[in-house]
Amino acid sequence: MHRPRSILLAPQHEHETCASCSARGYSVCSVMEDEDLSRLAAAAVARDIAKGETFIEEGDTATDFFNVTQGTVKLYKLMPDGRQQVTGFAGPGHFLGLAVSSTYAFSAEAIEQTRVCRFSRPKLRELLHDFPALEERLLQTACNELVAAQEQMLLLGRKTARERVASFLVARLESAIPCRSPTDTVALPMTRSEIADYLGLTIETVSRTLSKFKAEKRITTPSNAEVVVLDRPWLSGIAAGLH
Amino acid sequence: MHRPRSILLAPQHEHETCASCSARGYSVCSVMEDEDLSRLAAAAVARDIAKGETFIEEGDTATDFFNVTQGTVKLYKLMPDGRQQVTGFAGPGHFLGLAVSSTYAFSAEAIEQTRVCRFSRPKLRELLHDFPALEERLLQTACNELVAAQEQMLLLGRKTARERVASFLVARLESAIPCRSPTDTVALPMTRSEIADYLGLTIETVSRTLSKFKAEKRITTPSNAEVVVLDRPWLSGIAAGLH
DNA sequence: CGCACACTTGAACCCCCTCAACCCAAGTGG
DNA sequence: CCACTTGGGTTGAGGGGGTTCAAGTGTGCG
Repeated sequence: MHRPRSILLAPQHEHETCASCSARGYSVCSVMEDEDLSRLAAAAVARDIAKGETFIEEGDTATDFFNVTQGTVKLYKLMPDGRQQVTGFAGPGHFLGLAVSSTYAFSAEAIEQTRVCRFSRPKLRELLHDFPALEERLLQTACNELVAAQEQMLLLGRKTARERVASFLVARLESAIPCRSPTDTVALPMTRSEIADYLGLTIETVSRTLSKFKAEKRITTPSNAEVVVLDRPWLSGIAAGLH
Repeated sequence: MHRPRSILLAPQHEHETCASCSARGYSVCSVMEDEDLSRLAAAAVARDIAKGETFIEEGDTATDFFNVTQGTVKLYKLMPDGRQQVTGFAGPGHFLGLAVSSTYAFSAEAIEQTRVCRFSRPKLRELLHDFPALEERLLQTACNELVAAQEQMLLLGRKTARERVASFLVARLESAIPCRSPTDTVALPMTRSEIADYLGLTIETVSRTLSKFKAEKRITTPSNAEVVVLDRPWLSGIAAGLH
């Protein structure tokens, strides 16, 4: 009954039950009773997405909703001349497509090998109707994202480069799924360019700021994709604007 | 049965029925059937708020939800050193307090004489349970705000001062409640300082940019609180980033 | 009339961006 | 095995858009 865990490269047609989904627990699905999970599973279609692939394009008609179960996705908006604003990174459990409008308001690209659950709009509407708890949970999710968006507006509108990078690191520490013990290691699956586009800065400024923190012995960088926070309270202070 | 329309200075205890509410129609209340409005009215408490009064304080325990029926409210976040980011302006029909958390994530201040409907959290929860349509509408609202927030992130993270001010004017044109015919006049109930805090700029930059637009004959300013857009397509172009 | 407050305008400065060179690790292919 | 390429990251020098500081201009209201 149990299939191997190495499903990163599993073919798309392979069916994975919702009950054994690794993202269940910290996703909207958590409100569903076990006996109703089959309904959920029937409505969902698993899909693997290769690193670099854009599976939601801003402006396209919104036909589906997605739930990330593995990997990381960047959500972004583009300007005609190529300027890019990353509005968020979505990891396992994150629900995508929370727009009522008929077209997507943002694009989504997998920044590493990713697996998502796809729901068609009519199917999801049906589910929401049958399971009010699911709708309630979705409202909660939307509210939480709204709060995060407001925090990001403060960052983009009023914080210095130092404060932005510090905020980013601290937020990543806090949002890390507590696998086991609380850690001080931040995983950075995204490139410097994507971090910059998220923080409203340039690659160079992000790099320089991280170097500065490193020189000040507040962090270390074992690899480009990892940062170890040595002085978390100090970083939090910087993030909040207390020089 | 009909009371005079000049309720701006009406005492707080005066009861106004939901059926005659001027904000009904473009608020969440619009999904309620007429016969259920009494339930809504029973749960709501009208309250007048003076210009300059802060009636939601970030960090306070979130006891109530609000629905603006008249006037304008600015929503904002503060940093310890006084830096301020306005996350939005809420006019009639706008629902406030869409956070599930136990504390408010932002502050709210009336920037002109304002009237709101107040709902206690338990009362609203009760209503949401009894009227699924209300919950659905609230989810829609939250999604719309999320889309707006993403647009604002693009503005704050990637747009120039010119583009920000242009975006602001265009957005205000589009969001204007279509009283009668489409107009090219933008009402600005907020100060330059509040506009600046909304756009992530300073008072001076906002003022200079508006002066520039005026010198270029794209707008006129009959008063400090009014802007007439002379060349809307051009402004839209600037807002989108097409120099 | 005159104070207060919001707004405008000018000049100097600075933080971050731009441009450019360089580093480094991971392929790739002869 | 090594030369070459490619993509991401770092570091330096210079410039510019927006801020800061400061003074001046309305304008509503007692």
